[in-house]
Amino acid sequence: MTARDPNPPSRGLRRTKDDVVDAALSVLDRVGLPDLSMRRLAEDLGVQPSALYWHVASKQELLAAVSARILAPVALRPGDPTDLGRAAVTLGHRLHDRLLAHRDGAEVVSSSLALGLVDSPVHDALRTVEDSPAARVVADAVTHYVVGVTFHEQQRRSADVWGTAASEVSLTASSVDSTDDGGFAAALALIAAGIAAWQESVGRPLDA
Amino acid sequence: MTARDPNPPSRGLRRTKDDVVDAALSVLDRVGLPDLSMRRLAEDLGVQPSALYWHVASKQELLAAVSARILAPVALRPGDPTDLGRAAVTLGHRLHDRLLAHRDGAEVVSSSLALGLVDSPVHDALRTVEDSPAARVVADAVTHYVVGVTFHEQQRRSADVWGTAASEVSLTASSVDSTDDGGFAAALALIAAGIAAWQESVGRPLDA
DNA sequence: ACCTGAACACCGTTCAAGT
DNA sequence: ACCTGAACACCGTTCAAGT
Repeated sequence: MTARDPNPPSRGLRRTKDDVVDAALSVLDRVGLPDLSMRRLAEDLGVQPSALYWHVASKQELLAAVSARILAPVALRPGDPTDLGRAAVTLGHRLHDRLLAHRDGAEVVSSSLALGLVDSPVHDALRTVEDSPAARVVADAVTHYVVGVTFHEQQRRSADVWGTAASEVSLTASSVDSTDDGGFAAALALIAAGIAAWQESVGRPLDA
Repeated sequence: MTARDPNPPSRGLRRTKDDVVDAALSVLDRVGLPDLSMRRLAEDLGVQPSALYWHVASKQELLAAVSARILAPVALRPGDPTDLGRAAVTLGHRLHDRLLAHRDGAEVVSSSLALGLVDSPVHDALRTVEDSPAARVVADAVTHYVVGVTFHEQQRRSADVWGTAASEVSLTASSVDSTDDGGFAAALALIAAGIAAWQESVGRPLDA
């Protein structure tokens, strides 16, 4: 059901909640978060603004659904590393790519995450490799670092990069920005190094 | 009407930009970010909304000035650790404290930081202990982790306040969630451990 | 089940004009 | 230099009523 018809949902027909989320993501990519209003979205769907509130309880709930859609592909797949450190780094890069795949993606996800309306996919995925307090700490560190730095990154380049083509480029995103990413990869490596050092001294608190 | 703060800007007198920032911080603490509007702030200052735009170019610029005020005490002081790892942890805790010192502090700072309208005080302070690419990476990791986790923390806190408002138990809030901070200190320790491990292998990339 | 029409209670910002 | 008055172009959300 993720493979949706990218074409207009037929002017005169009824919409599903999924259609509304689709449209919201598409409006987001075209006009950005500051211009994504319920009224603009309704116009795009050929519907009155009030109609949206049949499908969704509030704008924030809608943005949470959009966030969930953005984050869905961030998971561990067969063949991925199975140790905590390298799994965390893999997920960090995957999260980064996904946030960059949509205009203002990091900002949308940041607030949904803070409001607790969506869960960190890094958290969920790392739990399957190791269900421990340490894994939760690592998941938090990776999630908040990646979301924070991507938010900052995305504001800086909001004007020029997002001129026209938007929603089709999820695959090229990682190669595009890998030129600028020395600091990003380094920070994930830093966290991975922390995990290794920590695991060598299990039980002893590293904070003095 | 409104009980005025320590320094009453005197009903009939002119205001300075500093007065406006003071008032904004005070309104923020009283009503929270969602209800901090230019109109609400103007009312508090006994002035028309349009008057604010003589002191400030936009609401975002004002929030950046508020952020700078919140972050001002986050710095290294005499007697603080002078090695990168322990200085970073010290600054992380100090940043955490400052964000928690004002209602919705993390959210205000998060967006000012992302918009590039204010600089991370961790970045500035760590530069004085070691001006290197590694120090910049560490500053970013600490800043984004602390801001992200505190944002999340602060939302949960206000949700809890709403939840327990009916039972009128107000004093327990701060003691309840200060017990929950093991993960926070642990994550800073993780980053510190990463720094130590990294420094033992300078030049060798830790990311594989 | 899904949507319209109309309203309510707001926003940030601009700008000529006042003092 | 600092502020008023009035407007402009918007918001999110609710709700009775229609189909």
